[in-house]
Amino acid sequence: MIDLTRLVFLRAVHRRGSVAAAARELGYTSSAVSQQIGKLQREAGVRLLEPVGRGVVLTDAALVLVDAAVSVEAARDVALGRLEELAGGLTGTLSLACFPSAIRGVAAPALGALAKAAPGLRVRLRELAPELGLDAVTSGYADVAVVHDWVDDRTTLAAGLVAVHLADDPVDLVVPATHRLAGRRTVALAETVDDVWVTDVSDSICTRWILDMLRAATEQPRVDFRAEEYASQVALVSAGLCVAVLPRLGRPALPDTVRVIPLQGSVPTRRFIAVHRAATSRRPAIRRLVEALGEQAARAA
Amino acid sequence: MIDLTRLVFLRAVHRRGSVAAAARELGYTSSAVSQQIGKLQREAGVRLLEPVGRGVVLTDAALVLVDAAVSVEAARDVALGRLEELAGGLTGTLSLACFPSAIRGVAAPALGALAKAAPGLRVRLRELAPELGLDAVTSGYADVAVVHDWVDDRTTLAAGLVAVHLADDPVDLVVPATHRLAGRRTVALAETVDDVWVTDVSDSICTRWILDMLRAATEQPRVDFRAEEYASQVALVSAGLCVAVLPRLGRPALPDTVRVIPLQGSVPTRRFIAVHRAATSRRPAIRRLVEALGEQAARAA
DNA sequence: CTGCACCCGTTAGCGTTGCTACATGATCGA
DNA sequence: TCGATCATGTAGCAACGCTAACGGGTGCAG
Repeated sequence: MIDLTRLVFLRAVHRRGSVAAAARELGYTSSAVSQQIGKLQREAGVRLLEPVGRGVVLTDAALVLVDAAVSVEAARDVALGRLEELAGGLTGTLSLACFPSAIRGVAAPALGALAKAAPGLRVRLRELAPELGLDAVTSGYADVAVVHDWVDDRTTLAAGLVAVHLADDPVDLVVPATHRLAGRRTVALAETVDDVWVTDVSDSICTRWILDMLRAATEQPRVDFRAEEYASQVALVSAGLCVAVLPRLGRPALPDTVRVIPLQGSVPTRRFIAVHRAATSRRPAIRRLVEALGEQAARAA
Repeated sequence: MIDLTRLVFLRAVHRRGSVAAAARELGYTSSAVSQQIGKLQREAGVRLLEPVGRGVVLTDAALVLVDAAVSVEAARDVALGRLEELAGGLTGTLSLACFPSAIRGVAAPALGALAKAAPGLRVRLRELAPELGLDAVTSGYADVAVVHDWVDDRTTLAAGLVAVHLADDPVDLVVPATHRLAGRRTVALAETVDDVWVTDVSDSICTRWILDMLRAATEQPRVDFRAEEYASQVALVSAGLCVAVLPRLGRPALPDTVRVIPLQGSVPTRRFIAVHRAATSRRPAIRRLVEALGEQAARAA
C-alpha cells in the first residue's frame, strides 16, 4: 500500500524540479527527500525519478502520484474548512505570506484588528516576495499570500488558486522640497521629462512605464540613479538630486525635505491581491483573514 | 496539520461502531486505535469520539474527517489503477475474499488460469462468509469479494461498491441410490413432500423455501436433520435417511450411494457475485481478476 | 445490589521509522 | 581540469507507533 504522507515529497520535487530544491522548500535534507521517494518507489513498484544530467525528471507514474497528491491535499483542505465551520471558525492557525510594503500598509493593522475580533485565531506572518508568496500558497507552506501586480501586467494565477482584489495603489510623484514643482497640488508627469530620475533596479512595470514616458518625450532621459529600496530613493530625492515616484500604500513617514504630489491622468497602479487555494475558500478563518485584509486596504487606499 | 494515514483508524471505528471492534478489524490492539484517534483529536483540535454507555459515537467533526478519509482512499485507488494501466496491469498484488464453495467451484480454477495468463499478478485468497466479504471490500482489507445471494432475496450493496454477476447456481435434488425417485431424469419438488429432509441450520432463503413448500403441501413436514456443512448432509442422504437439495457449483465429488436429480420449474438459485470498490473499477488487475472469475463461473454453470 | 463481562483510556517499554551528518559517484560550467 | 552542484547511499540518534498491563466506567445476570 502507498503511504500517502510521502506524496508531499514527490509533489515538492515536481514543483521544484530537483530533489535538492524540494528539500530546501520543505526544510529537510536532500537525503531525507531521496529516501522518502525511494520508499515510495518500492511501495508503488515503479520508478518515479529518472536521472537526467545531474538532476531528475518525474516518470509518468510519478505524475500519476502527483495527481493523487493534489486530490489528497484538496480533501484535507476541504475537511479543515468544514471542521472550522463546525467550530465557529475562530480557532486554529493560519500562515500569511506578505511582501514588505504590504506588511506596513495592510497586514500589520489588519492583523491587529483581527487579533481583537477573533482572539482564538492565530496568524503567522512571513515576509516573502510576491512570486515566492504564490509558490508558498501553492505548496501549502502558506495559506494566504498578499501579492501585487501592475494593472497593465496582471500575473496569471496557477490552477487551484483564487485571487481577491484588495486595493489599487497608485504612485505619487516625490520631489525635493526645493523643487520648482514642490508647491503644486497636482502635476502631470509630462512636466518632469527633463528632471533627473531615480527608479528601482528591477525591470518592473512601473519602471518601464517611466522610461517609456521619458523616451517618448525626450531623447536623453536622465535616469541617473537606480535603487531598489524606497528609503534609498527617498534619500536621493531628499538630497535634491532627483525626483521619483512612490506607491502610496505602506509608504514610510517622509522627511519634510521632500514633497509628495499626486499625479494627473492614468498613472502606474499596483494592485494588492490576496491569494489562497480554491480548496480553502470555505474555511471561515481564511474568509475572515481575507476580509480583514480587504477592509484595511480599502481604508488605507 | 492532520496526518491522513490516521484516518483509516477513524473510518474503521465509524464502520464498526466501537474502538475494540475497529481494532479487531485492523488487526491492532484497541490501545493502538485509541492512541491514534487521540492524536488525531489533538491535531484537529476537536473531540472526535463521545463516550456513550460503554461504547463511543463519532462527533460531527469526526464524520467530516470520515468523509475526507473516503475521498483520500478513493484518490489512492484511482492512482493505483492508473499506475497499473501504465505498467500494463499485469503486476501487483490483489486480495480476494471468497465464500467456501466458491473457492472450490470458481476461485481455484480461475486463479489457476490467471496465474498462467498473468504470472506477474499475485492474488491472495482468504475464505470469508459473504457478509464479512462485503465488509472486507468496503474496508479495503480485500479488493474483490465473491459473495452470493438468492435471486428472491438480493442483498443491497453499500454505496461505493459495484457488483458483477458471475453465474446463477440452481440447486439439485439429492436422494439415496435406493430411493424410489433415484432413476428419474428430472423431478418436481412436489413429489418429495412426504420424504424426510435435511437442511442447513441457518435460516437461509433456500431453507425457508423448502420449508414453505413442504408446509404448503403437508401438515407434518419431516425435517428431521439439520446440518450446516454439505458433506454432512450428503452423508445423511448416503445413509438412506433423507433427501436434500444441493447447489450445483462447487459441489464436491459425490459417492455412488446417492443420485443427483435436476429439479423442474423454478428452483432456489444462488447468484454468484463479484464485488469491488467503484474506485478500483479502472484497475486492469481488478478487471482481469473479475473477468477470470466470470469465465470460470460460466464454464462451471 | 453485587459480581462479572465488556469496553475505553492511560502508562511503561520496546522495536521500527525517519531524520541528520557525512561520504561517494556523476555531471556541468568555467 | 578544478570546483560546484546534484542524487544517493551509510551510521547514528531521536521520535513515533505498537503491545502489554492496569484502572475507571457501564450494562447485565443472578
